Amino acid sequence: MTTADTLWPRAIILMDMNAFFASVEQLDHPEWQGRPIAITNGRRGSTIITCSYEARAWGIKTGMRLKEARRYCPELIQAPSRPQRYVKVSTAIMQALQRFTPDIEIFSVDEAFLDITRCQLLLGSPEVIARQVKQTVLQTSGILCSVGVSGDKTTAKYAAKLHKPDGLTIIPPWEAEEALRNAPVTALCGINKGIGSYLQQHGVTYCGEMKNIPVSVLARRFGNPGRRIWLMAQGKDPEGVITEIAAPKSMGHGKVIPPDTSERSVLLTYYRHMSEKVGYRLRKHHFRAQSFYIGLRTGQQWLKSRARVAEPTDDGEIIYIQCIAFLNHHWHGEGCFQVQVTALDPQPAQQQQSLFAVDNSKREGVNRVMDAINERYGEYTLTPVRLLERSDMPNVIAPAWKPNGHRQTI
DNA sequence: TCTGGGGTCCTAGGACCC
DNA sequence: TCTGGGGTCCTAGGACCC
Repeated sequence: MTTADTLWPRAIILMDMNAFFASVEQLDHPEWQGRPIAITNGRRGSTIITCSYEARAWGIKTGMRLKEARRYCPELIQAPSRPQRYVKVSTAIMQALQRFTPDIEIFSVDEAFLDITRCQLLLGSPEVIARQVKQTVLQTSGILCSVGVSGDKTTAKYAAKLHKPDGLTIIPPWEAEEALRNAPVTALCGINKGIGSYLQQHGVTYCGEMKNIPVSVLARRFGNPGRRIWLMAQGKDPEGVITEIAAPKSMGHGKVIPPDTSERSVLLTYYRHMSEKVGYRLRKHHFRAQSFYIGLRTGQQWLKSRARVAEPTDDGEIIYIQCIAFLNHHWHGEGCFQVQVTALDPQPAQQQQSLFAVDNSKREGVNRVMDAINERYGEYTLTPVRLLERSDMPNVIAPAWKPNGHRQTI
């Protein structure tokens, strides 16, 4: 059998953009092409979010400190992230891919699964389609991608990683089990250190060894995901491409703050900032929440609580008041390292919320105007006084972002 | 190791209701 | 053969993804 003249029972493509953020920066700054660049969270970010292939050649990796990276590669270029720009490029790519099939799962800002099972007669073999996908991405964005093709999601994703950048790796479904046989189980998407070490204790290091243990063992320990993992290792991942965009379960923002911060006013400023960001995102997507998670990391552990407000809100001010109460009750002056504010179980906003709608309407109006002005002129054009002195705070970056979905985080 | 910031799913255990 | 209260909500914690 050849890949060219055989209809696959199921055909799935995984498209993965190469060093996506760094590639966009190199595209927009031609003088950076072929050079080692590192993306950081704003000009002052000290941790590398991602970096170009040229930088990786020097041993630079995601998560490394900029300072350390410069020791490996003194001419490393720092590029502050521009999330809106990445979103724009990503959206264009994802839209272009819809031309192949509506059965597309946007897995992250730079990855998508395409179920092309039903396209084979119309568009050609999986290989032909995969080449067109690569071509389309390049024409749409000017950026290269790697593509993996197989009969299931996990093998397709594994395949895409084999040849980077600009790779095209095809593993026909009937060859998947053999292709995975000598791959460590932790090379599969969904198996990390936790499950990996459990498997190792049971004598399973490579995918080919998975059959040595009964699926019931994994089912008992990990439930349904356990059953899936057992099949995944044999090139038989049953999960389909998920096309529906699920409603969000939470919307949150957090920030690592200067180490050992113990000044109340500084903590309040960060909480105000996070509260405003959460409120803004709720409003933007027409959600409200009644429960909020508020967290504060002190050394190793988190102080945390759940705050429930009288009725669903999308107002940063109300969220912030919960943060103040949280600090009063749970914080006793310890040095802090990180703050977190998350709206839980956001619900679609109704027209009239309650008897207090009249009171709320004034704040709603203020928020509406503030949002409009900030969208037009920039994030901190209008802002609570407490945030004025921090108007250099970078916008957060969020690779989990999904175009057209609720997981838009900026 | 932590570092940056955004999420999801699953399980276990307790409270509470019928 | 023996066992058996079931269902729902909430929270905490673990594991995973980009």
